[in-house]
Amino acid sequence: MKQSPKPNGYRDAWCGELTEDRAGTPARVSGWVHRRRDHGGLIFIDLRDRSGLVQLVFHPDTSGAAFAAAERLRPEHVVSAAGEVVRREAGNVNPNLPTGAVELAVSDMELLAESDTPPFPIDEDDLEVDETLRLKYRALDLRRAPMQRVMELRHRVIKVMRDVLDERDFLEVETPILTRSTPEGARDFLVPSRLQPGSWYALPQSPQLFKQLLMIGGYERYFQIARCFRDEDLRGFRQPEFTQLDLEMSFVEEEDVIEVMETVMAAVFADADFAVPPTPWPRMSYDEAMLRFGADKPDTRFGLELHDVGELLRGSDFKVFETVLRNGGTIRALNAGPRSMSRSELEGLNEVVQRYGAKAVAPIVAGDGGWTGNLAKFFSAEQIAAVNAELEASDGDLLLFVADRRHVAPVALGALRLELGERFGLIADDVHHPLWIVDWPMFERDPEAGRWTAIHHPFTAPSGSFDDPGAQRSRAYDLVLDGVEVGGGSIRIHTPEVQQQVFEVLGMQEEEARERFGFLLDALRYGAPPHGGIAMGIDRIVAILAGRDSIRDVIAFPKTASGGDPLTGAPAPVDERQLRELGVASLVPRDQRG
RNA sequence: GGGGGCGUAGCUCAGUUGGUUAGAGCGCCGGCCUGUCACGCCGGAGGUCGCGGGUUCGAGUCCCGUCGCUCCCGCCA
Repeated sequence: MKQSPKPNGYRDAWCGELTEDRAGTPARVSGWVHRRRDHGGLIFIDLRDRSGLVQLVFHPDTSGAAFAAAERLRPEHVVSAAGEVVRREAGNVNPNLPTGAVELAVSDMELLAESDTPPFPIDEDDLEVDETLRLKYRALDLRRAPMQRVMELRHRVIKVMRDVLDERDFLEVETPILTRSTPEGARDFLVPSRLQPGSWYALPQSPQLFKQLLMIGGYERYFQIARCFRDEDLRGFRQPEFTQLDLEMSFVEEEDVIEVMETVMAAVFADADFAVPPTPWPRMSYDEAMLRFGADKPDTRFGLELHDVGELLRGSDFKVFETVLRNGGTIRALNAGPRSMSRSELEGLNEVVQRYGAKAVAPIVAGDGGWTGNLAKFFSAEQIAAVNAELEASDGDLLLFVADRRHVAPVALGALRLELGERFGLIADDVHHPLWIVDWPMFERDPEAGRWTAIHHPFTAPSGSFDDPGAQRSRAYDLVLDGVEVGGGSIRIHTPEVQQQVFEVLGMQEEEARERFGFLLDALRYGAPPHGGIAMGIDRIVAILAGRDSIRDVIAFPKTASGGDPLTGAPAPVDERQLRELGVASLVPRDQRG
């Protein structure tokens, strides 16, 4: 706490600020009963507020009526207590408590509210309680110290972001929550319009188009702590509504945006005592990330890097590899080091790559004289030597191969690499790696629809010529932290001609583009500055800083994996009357309509 | 949409090849206790084994279905 509370009838001090220098002074504190230790003739109460704990002591002779009242105190009752802050005798000091050198000798106490027995303990920090129960009683869960520490951290992160950007002349501007559906990327959340029956608002997936309009509006530097909404399936690091630090700058290139964001994030990390290398942070092209790590968000905190050994192994007697190569596939390999694995462990590796559509992992043990394992006999001495050299294999190293289609093998082995890195304990938890991924492809082919889709989004500026969409690069950049995508942005298209070209590649007719994005194309015709920006996932950043593996732990009121909220019961059915007002057809199942 | 895991007391969990009255720790309630701080000691209450069906002489345990939670694939411009 930065300062003591303004004295009123409830308190004149925080629990946590009653330390030795307050000894001998009167104090009044308020809070929740954390624990009670009733010795019959002497009662101790640990009282808790957001600042921490302080021990209240009730003596039968000096506490008066408060002593009798204290006998009825139970965990989570709310009380206000006044008395003298007294220094504890030497043997009674609690070194584990910041306020452990003193206690409040209570002379007056008021019971402000009682509490039912809580459904789970509030005073145990490490106990893993069922998450649904925690969410159902979220107010109680938020009382627990670990949650309070996380929410304080989250506040600090956002505050540092605001301070740095304010210092750099960024202007915080709010953009609409009720906006227009632009069904390009994720599925939209839709809101029916009562005043215009049959028409719908959409909740924004991001403020993307609005911040571009702000640049055209001459605001130069914009940011927002923006809530974004995407109606897609949830994961540990994905919620249907989430919070981004969204920013945009005019008359800038990639370097400018990256430099600003490195300054912001370095300040965030420093504030949180989170050890990262000094800026500028390393950059890696998308192609290199896919080649070396089999991921567009590589975790570079450990090795086990991937190698393309397809050409080295071409022409072997191993039919599986040969078939893959002849069909235009590839073989990727990694050196797992001097480890031995049982047959069932190796089977387990298959399961990992099969999740990503690969057939299997081929294991080989490297040796000075050659390879051992079922597959060793299929390869020539030259091939063995070449692969050993490529993988820097020593005697006894376990080499793992995945041969498959070009879009499958790297990703599958990349996933296996993460699994092994974790299993082998190669990831130190005090080393952190921010990394920019740059030189992204502009488009990718949608295998089902057979058309091009934008990898970043269709407002990202392309670099180079437009001859071959498949080879087209974009001016996008992602920030990856410890293998998690924490942010992404790009230099945007700022001329209507280029924007129209991109829409064409995406198969959008001019008419359709006008219908959906006419307001942007119009604005681009009136002098749009070159501009670009980035958005950072605040929930993810806070989760990583707090060492949590779910962003539910850093959001005050999150949704479960099925998109529900056990606290409020949302989503929930609504009255037929409400639906009629909105001009929306009833979705109540017939058997429930009566 | 697909696959895996979990569901037993308020909480965290155990529960053997299907077998008699389903247990432990914590919490809760009552009693005792003047220096504890995870206070201690004594006693007590507390169970729709997620729900429904099936197999069986007998189901917490096996089978089917279903609900909830969770992780992964798809999806997430």
